[in-house]
Amino acid sequence: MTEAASRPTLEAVAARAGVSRATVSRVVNGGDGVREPVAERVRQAVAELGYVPNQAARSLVTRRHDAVAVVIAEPETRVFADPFFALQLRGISKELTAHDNQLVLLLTEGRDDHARVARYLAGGHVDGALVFSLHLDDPLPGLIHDAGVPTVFGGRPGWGDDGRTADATPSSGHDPGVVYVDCDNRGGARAAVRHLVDLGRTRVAHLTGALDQTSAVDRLDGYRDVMAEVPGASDPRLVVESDFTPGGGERAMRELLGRCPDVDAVFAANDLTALGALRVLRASGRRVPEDVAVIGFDDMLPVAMETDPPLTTVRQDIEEMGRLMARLLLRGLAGGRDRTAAAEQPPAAGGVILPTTLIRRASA
Amino acid sequence: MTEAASRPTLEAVAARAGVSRATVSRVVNGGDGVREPVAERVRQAVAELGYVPNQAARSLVTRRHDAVAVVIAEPETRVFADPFFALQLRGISKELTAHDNQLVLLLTEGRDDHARVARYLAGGHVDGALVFSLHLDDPLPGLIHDAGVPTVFGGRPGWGDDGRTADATPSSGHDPGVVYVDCDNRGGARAAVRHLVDLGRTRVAHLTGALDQTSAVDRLDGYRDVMAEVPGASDPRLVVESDFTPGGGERAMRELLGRCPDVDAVFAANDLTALGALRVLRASGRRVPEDVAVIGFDDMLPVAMETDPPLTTVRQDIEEMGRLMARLLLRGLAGGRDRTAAAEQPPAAGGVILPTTLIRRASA
DNA sequence: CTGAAAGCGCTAACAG
DNA sequence: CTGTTAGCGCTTTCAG
Repeated sequence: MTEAASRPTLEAVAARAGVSRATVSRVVNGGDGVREPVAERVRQAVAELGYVPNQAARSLVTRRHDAVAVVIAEPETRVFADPFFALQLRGISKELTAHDNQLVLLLTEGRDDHARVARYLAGGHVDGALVFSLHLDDPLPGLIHDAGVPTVFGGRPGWGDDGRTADATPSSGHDPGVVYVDCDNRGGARAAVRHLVDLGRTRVAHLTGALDQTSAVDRLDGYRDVMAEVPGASDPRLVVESDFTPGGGERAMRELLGRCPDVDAVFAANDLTALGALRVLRASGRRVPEDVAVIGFDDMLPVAMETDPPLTTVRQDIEEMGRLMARLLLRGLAGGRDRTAAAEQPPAAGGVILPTTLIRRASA
Repeated sequence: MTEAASRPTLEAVAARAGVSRATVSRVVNGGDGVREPVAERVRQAVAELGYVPNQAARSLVTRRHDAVAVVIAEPETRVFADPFFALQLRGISKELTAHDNQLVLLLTEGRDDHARVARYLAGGHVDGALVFSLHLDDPLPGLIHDAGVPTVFGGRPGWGDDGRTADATPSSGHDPGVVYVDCDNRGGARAAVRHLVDLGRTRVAHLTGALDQTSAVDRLDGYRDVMAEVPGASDPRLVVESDFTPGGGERAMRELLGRCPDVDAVFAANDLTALGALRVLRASGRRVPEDVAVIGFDDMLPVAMETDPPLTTVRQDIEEMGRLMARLLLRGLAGGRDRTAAAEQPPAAGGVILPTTLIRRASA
């Protein structure tokens, strides 16, 4: 019952099996080069004693931890307001678990926390980090880079975009070899807008996301790509800045209706924004999709399926993004194990863009 | 730049400051009993070398990790469908961070994972665990108990309720000294139903949550408490089993309307269920609250505020629950440090119930 | 194929 | 107050 007293050590197992510690260690770690009968005896002892290796001792010598940090930086309170991160976390967790790695969650609550996170990462507690860099001006990427921890970003990091830089610290030079996973925001947006155009809509508007996030910028770019192709379609008044929230969607839609009462299609930066827009549209007496067609982005089932009418939207596989991030990091880590002097180099370098699909429902 | 080569050790700092390792250790850990000038010199050296203590080495000797596991067991995919866990996590993270503890997230994906989690916990990687035990028949609580790790549960564990037991393994005897944090589900439900009764409603129905979770059972009990007090109010047909989801709410509401077309008030087990009910009610041509008053539970802002009409609901402070769980665990851990032979005893023993408040909006 | 020995970096008595 | 001395439990050469 309460044998929690003190867990058995390698020594104990060795004694019981009548072998040396080294042999037990070998068996426990894959058992290469140990004759079967001996190995069996060791396994026996391990089972009987309920031996579990002490990670601290192991890490001390191997300098590995089989642990990965997941950093979610979000000043705003609404971080988890949508299931987005939760889904990514699931994906990450699955992949990590499959490779016997632990997930250490680091939530940041504003600037002060950045130092803490940087210190933790620099402290070498984990083998690598998965970072969700949400805002263009976030200093975190720079700090993490300085910490020298192999990292994979979730979503294209914002710096280097247009001359913008996270900060001016000399040491935070952003190397080009950044690894990140993102979905094809621009392509998805293009598909959505093109669909709207193909529907014969001539006044296609866009309610943007928070433009300090690359996903919002990329979706806006995708919208512009298509609008530029259609003669006479572009009209700056058709673009209203919003913030990825339902409330923001309402405000933006109201604004849009004021500016362009003749709008006949709306591409919202995400489903939540579309939700808000839908409400305002309904309140204004417009029918969807007859009078105004609406398309969202993300395909968050609980939202998209439940709107009235059900939302046509651009689907991205969020859980898969998480899984992929973890896979890339782990792969890089495995590669780095062949300590090529400059060990711990980043995973693979480059971005991986996952495809998106247009899901047609009733709203467009 | 790339000084990631190999981090400086205590030894290095000691050499640089011209003192012994022990002294550096003292300064790094609070610096008691070190003369100021010396301490200053050490801090200097630490800063110059960018020294960060090696946790593995420290844990090896202190047998502490300053890390806590958060176990979220959820077979269903919809774990994160609602912001519930996310909020608790935030609360936990904040409290843990304030006490310099790390959060190791363990997500389980079905029965196979239980063994993994149990092994991890038993492996002594963390100082304690915060466990969300969602289902009455979950074997996890038993396994965790066996692992002998100080634990605080989120939500009242289901076993011991009514003779039900998690499993029959002899070693999984559920000690009564379980520590958990929950909100006053029963009291909150009572307040809601009483409010409905006070409004003059005579046919008050209840759409339950998933009854394999104690929160759902407790809310049902609260409903019954009040109904039993009102002569002639009880009617078994007024209770329809549902599952905490919008879809379930819809189904249940339809069922209810079929059974009791004269229903004039509905207490839904949570906001999501209420959301579904609202939709069916509207579709059936009933006005809310004129014809049927509706009350939810949770006060998930993104849901409750956005329904039509805005939802009257029972609020619980989810983030605070998380924070409290962490605080209780940490306190217990601190207490256990005075190794009273049977060290590592559970935190405080007993449940802490957080209050709920009825938030009146337009739906009732 | 197996054992002996040497630490990994740190803390914790115990001296001085 | 500060330094010395032992390990914590494990992996890993290096012999045998």
